[in-house]
Amino acid sequence: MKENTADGRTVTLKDLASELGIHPSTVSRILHSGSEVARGAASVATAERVRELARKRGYSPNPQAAGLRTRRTRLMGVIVPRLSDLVLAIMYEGIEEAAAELGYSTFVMNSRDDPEEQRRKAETMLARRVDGLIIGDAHLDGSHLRELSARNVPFVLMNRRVPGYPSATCDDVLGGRLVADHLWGSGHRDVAVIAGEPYASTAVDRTGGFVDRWKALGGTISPKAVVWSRFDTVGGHEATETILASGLPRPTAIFAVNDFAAIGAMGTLRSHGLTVGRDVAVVGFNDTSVAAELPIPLSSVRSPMLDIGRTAMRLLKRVLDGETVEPVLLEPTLCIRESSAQSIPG
Amino acid sequence: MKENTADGRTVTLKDLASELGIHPSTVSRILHSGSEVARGAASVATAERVRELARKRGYSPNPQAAGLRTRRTRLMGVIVPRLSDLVLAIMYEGIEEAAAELGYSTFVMNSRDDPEEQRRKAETMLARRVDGLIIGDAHLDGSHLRELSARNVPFVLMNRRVPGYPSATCDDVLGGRLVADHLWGSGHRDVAVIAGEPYASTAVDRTGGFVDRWKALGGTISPKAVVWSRFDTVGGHEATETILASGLPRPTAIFAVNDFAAIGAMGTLRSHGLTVGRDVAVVGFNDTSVAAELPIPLSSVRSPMLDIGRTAMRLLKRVLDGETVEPVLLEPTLCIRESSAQSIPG
DNA sequence: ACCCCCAACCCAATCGTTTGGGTAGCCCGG
DNA sequence: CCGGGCTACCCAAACGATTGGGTTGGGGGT
Repeated sequence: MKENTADGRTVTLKDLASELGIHPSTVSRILHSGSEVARGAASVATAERVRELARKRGYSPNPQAAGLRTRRTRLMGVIVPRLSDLVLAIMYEGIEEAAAELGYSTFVMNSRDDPEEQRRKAETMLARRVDGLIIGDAHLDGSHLRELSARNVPFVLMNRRVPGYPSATCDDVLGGRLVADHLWGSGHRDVAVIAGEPYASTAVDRTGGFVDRWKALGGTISPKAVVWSRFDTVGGHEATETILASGLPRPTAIFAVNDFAAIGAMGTLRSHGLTVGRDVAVVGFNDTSVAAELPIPLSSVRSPMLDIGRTAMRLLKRVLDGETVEPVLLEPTLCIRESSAQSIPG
Repeated sequence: MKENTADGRTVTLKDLASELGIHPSTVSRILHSGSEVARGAASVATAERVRELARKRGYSPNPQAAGLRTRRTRLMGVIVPRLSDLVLAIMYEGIEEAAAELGYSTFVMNSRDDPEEQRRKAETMLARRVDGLIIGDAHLDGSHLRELSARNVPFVLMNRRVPGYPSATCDDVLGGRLVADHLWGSGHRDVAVIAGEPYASTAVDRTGGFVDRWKALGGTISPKAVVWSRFDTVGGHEATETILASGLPRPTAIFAVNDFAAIGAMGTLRSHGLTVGRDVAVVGFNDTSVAAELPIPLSSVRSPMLDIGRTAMRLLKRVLDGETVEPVLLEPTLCIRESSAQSIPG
């Protein structure tokens, strides 16, 4: 409840102070300092009178003024490829939750995964004097990150990691492994991977985890069966067409590193007259809410998206507090559904 | 590029001024005023020297300081039920785009459609001294909006409208009508509606537009065939079960006011052994990107989500400029796909 | 020669908080 | 009785930008 004084302005510390006949600095210490300082600043009785009046007048501190003085804004900037990507939207919900707990507010901006835009958006946020950045669209080459480091901008990565920088991500390598175990255990021997964008660690790690485990299990997989693609349904479409046209024996299972690519794949398979789950198994990644709701429910690696967001925010807070923080990997689990439930008769 | 002075602080107006031997106020007028004022403040030569040095030093104005003085932050608050709702995420992209053009930055917060949270989030944003609010989660009863009006908080509604307040929405009544025309024209006579949440204008208008047109066309529709529900897949599920268990003759078509509810409906129909598009037509709303990609592509009313976001932002700007603005309705179009393409033989 | 005006600046207060330093009075111990 | 140490405050200078008013010095008009 932001209230106004008689003349329509919002209530300030000075208003409270003069009404009580004490100095603004005393009011400030009472209202905005840790209990130790506040204790030393005024008597218990005065403190109570101040708090009471602040409540009554609906005092709300002016963050511009405080920020100007302290050079901190309690604002965090969040940059994501696009919020209309469900995965990032959910991570952002986690960020918002953790930010609220820590007394921060957050800005989000979409970079559409374009390096130019990434820079531009980061600059806009820094111009707004955010205390730190959560970067959800890091590219593996990391040139932008090097610049930010060099300028001492506090940041953490989210969702995608880049070696050498603090990050909160899903253990994507493990996720890929889980899928390899599952498909191998179900008797599949000819598989293909819709691998995603090669600049994203999510794509590289999931694919790498899968392929390495597959080989460790004794399987083989042709390089031509690993198709890099966009993360959306159209990318899944195109990649699946490529796979089917590759000249390799038709795979009995496809692992897509992203649910939307998986959905695209399912569409293409269907239009080729193949039944998902019977002719070809499909496994996605992230277990977004549609996965379970598809006419043929999609197997998917469930990644703890909310938790990744929360963790990213908390990590950033620790970075701001001057700690050196290590990358955090959160554990995924595999949800097996109709799209990959059948075993291949051995 | 925010640069630093030798001692590590960021560059200020005063730094520029003293380096050039002129007064900070002159620098301010040159860099941040309209050309008329700037013209009067300094010679063309000086102005050029100032701009040049600002560029060289990487001067970036401190928004806290400016905001403190001017009592404007060039920040807008955006409140949505949840950003993980694709529809709102896309509208937000529109907002962000328009905001950037107008020189504003935006905060988003999720209210989960909970009145308590709505108030809390609005207060948080006002405490941050946003210049205005874009409210994407308005409830038809509008008690919160009345409070905000009473406190002279500038705001506009987005996606959902409430009579008496400025808003940018899809013409949902028209959207409902389009579906009625389409289904009637395809020969359907027994229809049901998955109507959404009764507190949201989107639900009420789409349902109302459909039902009114249906009756105008000579059709009948039992009140029991209009089922209010949540907006997500689970809501669609449940509503469809209700419809099938209602005792009415099984509908040959179902209109869901939201794509996700429609997807839920498709799942339920399928598990009842019915084929969508042949036994039962289904039409959704919003034409989210999955609609076209489903195994049975979903007919849907395409609403101009990006444009709604952009429009909301521009409307809010006009409100801030003191104009009185009228609600804006943006026109939807119907995309007919396999889920409702077959006509009923007459 | 006088006045006025304009171009090109300068001045200083102000926005609301924070924070490193006072200081006045009181109590208590030696 | 004096000094020291509390307690409970006050003071004033920042932070960086904005803005309504000056103030010069020179040129132009008459």
